[in-house]
Amino acid sequence: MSGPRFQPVRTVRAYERIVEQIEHAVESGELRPGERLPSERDLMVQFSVSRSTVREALRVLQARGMVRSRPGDPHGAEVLPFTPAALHKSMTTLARVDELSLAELVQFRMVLEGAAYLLAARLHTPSQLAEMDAAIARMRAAEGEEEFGAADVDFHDAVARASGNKLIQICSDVVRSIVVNLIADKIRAPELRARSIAHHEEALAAVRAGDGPLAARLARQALSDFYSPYLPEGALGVLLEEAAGEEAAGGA
Amino acid sequence: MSGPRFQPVRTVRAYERIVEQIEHAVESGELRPGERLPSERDLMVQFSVSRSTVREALRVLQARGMVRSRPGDPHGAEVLPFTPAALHKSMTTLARVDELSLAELVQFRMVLEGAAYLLAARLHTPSQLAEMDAAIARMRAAEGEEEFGAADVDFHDAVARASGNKLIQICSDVVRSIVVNLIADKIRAPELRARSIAHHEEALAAVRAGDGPLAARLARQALSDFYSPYLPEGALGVLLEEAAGEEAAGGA
DNA sequence: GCATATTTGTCCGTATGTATC
DNA sequence: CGATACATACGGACAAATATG
Repeated sequence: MSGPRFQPVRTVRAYERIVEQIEHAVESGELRPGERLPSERDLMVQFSVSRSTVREALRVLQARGMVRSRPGDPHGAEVLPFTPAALHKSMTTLARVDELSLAELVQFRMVLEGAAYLLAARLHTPSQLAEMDAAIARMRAAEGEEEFGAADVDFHDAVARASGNKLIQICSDVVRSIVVNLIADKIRAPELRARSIAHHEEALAAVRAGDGPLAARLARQALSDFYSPYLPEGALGVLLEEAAGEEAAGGA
Repeated sequence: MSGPRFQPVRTVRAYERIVEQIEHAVESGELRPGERLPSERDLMVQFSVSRSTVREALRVLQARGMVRSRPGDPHGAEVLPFTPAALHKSMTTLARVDELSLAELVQFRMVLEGAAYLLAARLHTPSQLAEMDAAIARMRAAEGEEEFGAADVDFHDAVARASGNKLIQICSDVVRSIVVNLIADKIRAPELRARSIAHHEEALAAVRAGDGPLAARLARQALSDFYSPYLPEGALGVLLEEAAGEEAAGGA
């Protein structure tokens, strides 16, 4: 029947093998963030390739956010700590190619923030609660739109961190910034601030009381209220109703 | 007080400007997937840079999965349709650097699949239900581990597509493959198949009945049952309990 | 503060294997 | 099959930028 399944022989480029080796060194912890790579000339000797090939490999690694090289730096390229920049980049292009509608992004935010609140209500530490308090205070005291937005971001980041799940935290941050960038001009109306602050206080109270489901419901509702003017009719309704449905099912 | 806030002047590399221009052309739809870029020699004329610079730019674009170039291709580099490959790559490195624990990944799967089921129960089409039926049938008829796994993936992908949210679909796929790769050896025990099939049938019945909350609960429970042997005690409990808490709160 | 050496960024020319017509 | 054009890879070169003594 099926004989020995051979692997297709892909002709692997020289620069790719360099990328693989350096990438592996970083992922295995052999190269730690902050450490330096050898200079390009050293690398071309170690890999026995030309400098062009070394440079193409470095450009790929740089595009992935793993290293950074500056002209004239005698220490060689620097190994960077992981940042979700690459994740952010690929999600942004995914959204830009118009593969993603604003409704889908907001819906995803509702899912992520709901989960974050659910977890944060149970796992939060006192210092994280203090951070949320401080963020709300800064929202209240904010003068410019920028200041208000920054405090808002800090609040949500504190909640995401309190969830104890770095993936939720990173994805929430990425999706939020994408959504905000997409409709940055239209929103941030000062007349919405009071309502926004009130919402954050309610949600925080629910977190403090350990009522994750309530906090999640408030978050979904707030997102729906805020973004529905910019979305087609009923784009978010399903998630709201179904979340409510979860409760009804439990009551039965 | 605060004078005019100037932008820090970053010396932008030549290859970066090329990347920006081509990237913009793709994102704006000026260059569509399947179309070809000019040859490297044409590009070095159009941008008035050297060949090396053009190549470094192409390597970056290739790393982002936007183009593909083959030696000898007279048509030039091909513009690729968007694939979540870049997303997959960055999430994988995020997990590999051990920034992410297996518990966090599984937890994230619980969140995503729960949301997918919630939406799919309301938005599914008849053809998508048929796909899920077919996938379960193939799971039942599967002989090898590989076949079973492929059918399993197809089922979950059908659910994710039925959610109508491409971001949920893509992220679910990415996180699932990462988790599976992390513990590929240990699992897939044949004795678990019957139970797995039974679970899928239950979840599909819930979807067909339009009971999203039930389907979501089943999915979370199945993930917890399946992965808890490989996780520290109580790593997933919070999410299960809190999801149950959503119901209790609704009953009150 | 300054001069120097090193490194990166960029350019040019060339050779080689390959895909298409 | 042959001719052509292409990508891959090599090596040498110069200017700008940077760190070091």
